[in-house]
Amino acid sequence: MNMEIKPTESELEILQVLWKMGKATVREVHEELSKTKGAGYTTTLKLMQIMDEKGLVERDTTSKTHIYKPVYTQEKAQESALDRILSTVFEGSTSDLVIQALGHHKASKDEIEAIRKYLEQFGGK
Amino acid sequence: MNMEIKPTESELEILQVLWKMGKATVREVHEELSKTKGAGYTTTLKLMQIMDEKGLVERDTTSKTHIYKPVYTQEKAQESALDRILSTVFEGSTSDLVIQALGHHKASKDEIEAIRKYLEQFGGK
DNA sequence: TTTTATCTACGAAATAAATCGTAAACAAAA
DNA sequence: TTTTGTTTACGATTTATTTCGTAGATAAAA
Repeated sequence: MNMEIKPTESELEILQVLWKMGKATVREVHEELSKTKGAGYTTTLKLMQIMDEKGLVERDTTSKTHIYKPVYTQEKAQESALDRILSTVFEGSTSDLVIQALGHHKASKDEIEAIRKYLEQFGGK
Repeated sequence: MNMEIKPTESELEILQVLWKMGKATVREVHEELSKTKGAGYTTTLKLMQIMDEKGLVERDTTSKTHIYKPVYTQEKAQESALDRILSTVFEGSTSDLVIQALGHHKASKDEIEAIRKYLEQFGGK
């Protein structure tokens, strides 16, 4: 069975930073979030502590300043997110989702090519 | 600018019913939800009233039993949902999203064909 | 060593979401 | 007409999420 990953809005913002950096301290994450958001340092701290309890991140507590890293890969989170919207708004139709994605969010020529290439592996001409 | 549609979990469940039925009473929606969920009637009622306030649904109150219908189409909600996960977990890459979708949620032969067909309109060989 | 800065822990407040109970209006049935 | 059932309105409670203040520990600087 496929573990369900369901970070909240704020948790996702933190995960985005962690995925990008690989691992980071609360300070580093908070610094990054500050660029686009106005929450205080202890807010970020608390959220990351909760994320640890929930098992969304792990932390190395050997030194005073803890080092956090994501437990789930971005890919896993992508899969979960796709699963969710597939069942909530796309009635399970992957092709609807794909076509909708291509239609509204114009992919670049390169992206289209990448997808075309990808499709070849499924055979057919 | 693109109106942001962000129904909560429960609101989405209700919208799913309304999209399917076109329009419906609280009773009808609740009946449908009961098949998979254990919330009481007044809970559904309250939620739908809130959705009306938020502008997610409209209702005809001419007769005692109100008739609700969705304000946004399922397509709009799909677009919104895609936008959201695109920016939160896919770093804006439509092709990543598409490939991930095709990879994990195996589309049927027909679906693949539909997508391939769709891609043709973008030219290329 | 004393001060200053930085960190974690933790409780509590503020906000949002979901749930339900009760009352009042109304309509249909008896 | 009286009773019964269904509906809306609305307040209250519960639970989840986000936010922050304060205290205590530790490290770095003076």
